[in-house]
Amino acid sequence: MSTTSACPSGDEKVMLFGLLFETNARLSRSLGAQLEEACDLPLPWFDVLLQIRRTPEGRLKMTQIADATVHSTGGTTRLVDRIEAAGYVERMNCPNDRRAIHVAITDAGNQKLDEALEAHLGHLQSQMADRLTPKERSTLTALLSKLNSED
Amino acid sequence: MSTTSACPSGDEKVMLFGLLFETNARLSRSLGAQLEEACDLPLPWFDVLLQIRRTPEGRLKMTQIADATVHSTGGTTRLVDRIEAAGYVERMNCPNDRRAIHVAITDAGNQKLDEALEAHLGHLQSQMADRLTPKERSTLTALLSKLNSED
DNA sequence: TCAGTATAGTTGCATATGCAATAACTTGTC
DNA sequence: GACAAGTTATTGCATATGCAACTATACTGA
Repeated sequence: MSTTSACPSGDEKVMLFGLLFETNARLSRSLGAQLEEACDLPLPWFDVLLQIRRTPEGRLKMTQIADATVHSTGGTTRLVDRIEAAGYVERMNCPNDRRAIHVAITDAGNQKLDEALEAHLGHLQSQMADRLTPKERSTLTALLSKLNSED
Repeated sequence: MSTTSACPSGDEKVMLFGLLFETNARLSRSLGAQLEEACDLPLPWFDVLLQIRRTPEGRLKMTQIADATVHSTGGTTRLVDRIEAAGYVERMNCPNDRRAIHVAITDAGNQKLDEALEAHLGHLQSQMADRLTPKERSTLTALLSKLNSED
């Protein structure tokens, strides 16, 4: 008993959360670096553009971006500042609510996102598809969805 | 066709990576905030202490910590600086290699880690165990392990 | 209509972190 | 044994981010 071990550092649930944390960190680093290398687009920017494109209207309010990308609202303000300065999105006033801002993707943003998606898909092939079968991927999706539900 | 959609923003693999990213972010935020609230221990500190305790010798070199916690070596230097300043670990010279540093957990560190593990386990119960069955958790562990393998 | 409360977004400030350069040391090769 | 190349940790610098305070606007009930 060289070290205190009253609490189970090897508990199955503790291990699982650690594995999730580590897997995400490694994958994000690797994919983020490749994306930046290939398209000069930081992963958080990619995330924002993707979230916006996925809406039917092609725009999202600041709060929705913050929630979708899991950032604070303050962080989102600065993040959108940078993406807007690069010309990939633009802020627009919301007619119904003068407090709110609509963030819309620009033509340049759409073009950059297409480029990034193409590169991203290539990277995902080697780092994900080569390691998990389609069936395994769909199982993983289902399990993560359960974990991801709101409080 | 309001927006360009040449590239599949809804591709199954893109969605899966996004889900992994988001799930990790939400869980880390939530568990990290609870841990900090309950024990005044930041999640990255917890991670470092846990990695050290899991070794048979109760110590780890800087490089090993950087790798295990998926930080840069520079980031690890500062992270360990802070944890050491709090008294939870200590740097020790490595007899075989004078470049290397052994980081060992202190008594205070062990005590804090026990406290944190207890709280962490409680939080994991509500945020993980209540959402996934033991069987689902073991499946998830297996799938994440596959994704987490080295390049 | 007005007061009180809730919500949306921004800003100041503190801090954590990565990258690249550097210093100290080790290892392998001749 | 000495030099080249590799490894280990630290530091300067730039940047991203969260928190809390703040402003502006919307809603709710009397």
